[in-house]
Amino acid sequence: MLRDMGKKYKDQADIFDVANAAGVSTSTVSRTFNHPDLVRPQTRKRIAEAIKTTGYIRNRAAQTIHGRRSGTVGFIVPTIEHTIFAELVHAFSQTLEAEDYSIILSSHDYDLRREYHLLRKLLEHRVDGIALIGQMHRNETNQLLKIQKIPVVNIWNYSENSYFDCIGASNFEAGYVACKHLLDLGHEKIGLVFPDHFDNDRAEDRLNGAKTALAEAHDYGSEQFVKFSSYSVSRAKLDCMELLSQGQTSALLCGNDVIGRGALHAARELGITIPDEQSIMSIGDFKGSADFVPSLSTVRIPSEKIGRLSAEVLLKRILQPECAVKRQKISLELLPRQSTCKWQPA
Amino acid sequence: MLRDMGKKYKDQADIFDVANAAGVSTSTVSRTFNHPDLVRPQTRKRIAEAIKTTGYIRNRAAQTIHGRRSGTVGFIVPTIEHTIFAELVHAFSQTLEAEDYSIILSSHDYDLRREYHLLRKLLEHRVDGIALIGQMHRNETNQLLKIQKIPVVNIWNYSENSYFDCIGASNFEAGYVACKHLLDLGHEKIGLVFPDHFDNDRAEDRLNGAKTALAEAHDYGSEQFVKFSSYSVSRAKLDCMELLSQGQTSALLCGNDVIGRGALHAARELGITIPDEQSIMSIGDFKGSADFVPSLSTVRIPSEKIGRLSAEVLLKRILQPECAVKRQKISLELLPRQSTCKWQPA
DNA sequence: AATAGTATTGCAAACATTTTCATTTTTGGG
DNA sequence: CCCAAAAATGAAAATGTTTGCAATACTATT
Repeated sequence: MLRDMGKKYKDQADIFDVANAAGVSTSTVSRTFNHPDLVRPQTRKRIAEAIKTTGYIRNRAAQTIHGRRSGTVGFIVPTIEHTIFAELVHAFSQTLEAEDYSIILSSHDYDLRREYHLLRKLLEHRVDGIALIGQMHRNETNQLLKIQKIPVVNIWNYSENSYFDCIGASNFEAGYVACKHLLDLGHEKIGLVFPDHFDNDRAEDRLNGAKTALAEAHDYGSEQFVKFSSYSVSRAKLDCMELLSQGQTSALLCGNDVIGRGALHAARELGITIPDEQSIMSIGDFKGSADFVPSLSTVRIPSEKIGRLSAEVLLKRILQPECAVKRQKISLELLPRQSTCKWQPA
Repeated sequence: MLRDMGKKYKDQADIFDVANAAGVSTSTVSRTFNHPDLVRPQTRKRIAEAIKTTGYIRNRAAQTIHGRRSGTVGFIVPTIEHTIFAELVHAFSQTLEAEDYSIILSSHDYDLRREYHLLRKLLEHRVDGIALIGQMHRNETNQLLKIQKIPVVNIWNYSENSYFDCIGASNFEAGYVACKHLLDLGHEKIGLVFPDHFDNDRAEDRLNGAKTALAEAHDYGSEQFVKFSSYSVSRAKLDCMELLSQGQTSALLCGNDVIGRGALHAARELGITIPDEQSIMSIGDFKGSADFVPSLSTVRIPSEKIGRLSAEVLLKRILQPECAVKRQKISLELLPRQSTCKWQPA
């Protein structure tokens, strides 16, 4: 069937143009894309040429509207500015791009109200799946996700009774292990430097883990040494300098590697020798932390692995929405490096 | 008009459901979204309620198909894993998200063939605009962009005769200025450590700038001190250690701050005092470089500004495709910090 | 109260695809 | 060379919106 020619100048070739050029119907063109085995190889070739000459590019929107998958996945992270999620996002994207998905990435800057709005926008685009960081979300966010029955994966923070699929480590454990490491080395006065964000269950869990380890070791609370800092090396450095120069601690436990790096800089700035005068322990193991001199002791949270696995799980759920909830607890690795050592009181 | 009820169970409310619930036609519902002033406030309120009770979420795909904008913008970067583009992407996204756009982010890992394929996928999604890093792209990529007549902004590398809008700094100049700084300090034997990627005009320009400065200063070429490294602190550290331990140089010029940091680590590892024994100069000024001790001397390329401006320019072009090509050369800032100093031969 | 004008709403076509079902073409065995 | 079965193709309906145009409902004059 020839297409109605009474229309205005068209800039974008559509499936009709291809069909005309190849001398077939639109059905056949569509089929070459979606069920190539149902089309004679000869015809397929003619169509392929027609596609070339017309410069046709499929319209995902039209497919989506018909009920097909959109081929997009939404990923909402707290931030892309700092190193924290870079490796994770990278691994996640690579895995999904290999399957021809596109990622709509948005960040809410640790504001869970914005997270809700970003989610709504993603749903408007009819993404095939959603990836979120952490287990802590607003009620309306969770409501919306449940009602929509859209594939969701909760990344980063493991929880054994999560409603959605969930791939992550135990941040409580991470905090515990990191702190235990310092305690095992004989440190007693440990300064805790943690991010000050409220909408952040990861940091909270880590801090609780650390406090638990402390409580197990000593009777007295160690609240007096907790300092809140932020996701910026500069701020962290300043905050650590303040804490270090008070001289009350023999070790610093940092909520993440950004803060850990700030602490290393701070010590250097103050002329404090690491680890002899002060140990510095961190959580995360971002790329590059091992290269500092002294290298940063930390608890490794394998973000690439988490990113890859999350993508795979999300993919599976997209293809098979009804299967049982998948949860995977990714194990941590204590990495004692040069920035920590036994505490020997002078 | 009531909708045909003979249909299967629907999971997603559509505009018909809203229209039914509010007792109006779909046109009116659509209009409350797109031209609210054409709808009686009273009706608008009824519709708003209907939207709530039905849990309706607009379908962007259907809008897109009709000819409306998709509300998405494609951003193709070489990498998101390393710090290089994090600040840029962040600023770009924030600016566009504020205007209710969603960003489809993809990375090609310095493989321009992949860039082409990613671009095609973005076009399938009918993004309203495209942002690309650098001026160097495959022919087919440029062809496709021109034919599609889609708004494009070229980010990062300024070029005075770019075909598309273009916001960036001169990387040649950056290399020149950085190298000149070392020369002005009296350094003669300068080791150049640059990324080894081929598909990367930014790095190439920087290296050429540096070489030009060298050529102006001395007759002899300084090729013998060029070392190629990569976008990873670890690799860069090792490469710099190799170069430094040869002891032929009095200063290192690093192609970017990632390498610069690697160099600082390398020197520390080898017990080489910075800047007394060796100066280290870099290009980029990523967040955190100023916090190192000694702080990293570098040439600032204001990535946040570039990201914001690019987004704004792209936005303008989306709204007004026919306006003249916009180009803006972002100026650099030489930031001499602690890692460089005058060279005094022993 | 009638009228003109304006504000509001509805109808139906259009957008670019996919898919079901029907029809046509091809194939292979007698 | 014919016929049944299988393979390939096409026609048309369906997807969820937006919008031009037509119809209807108000409002403010006289």
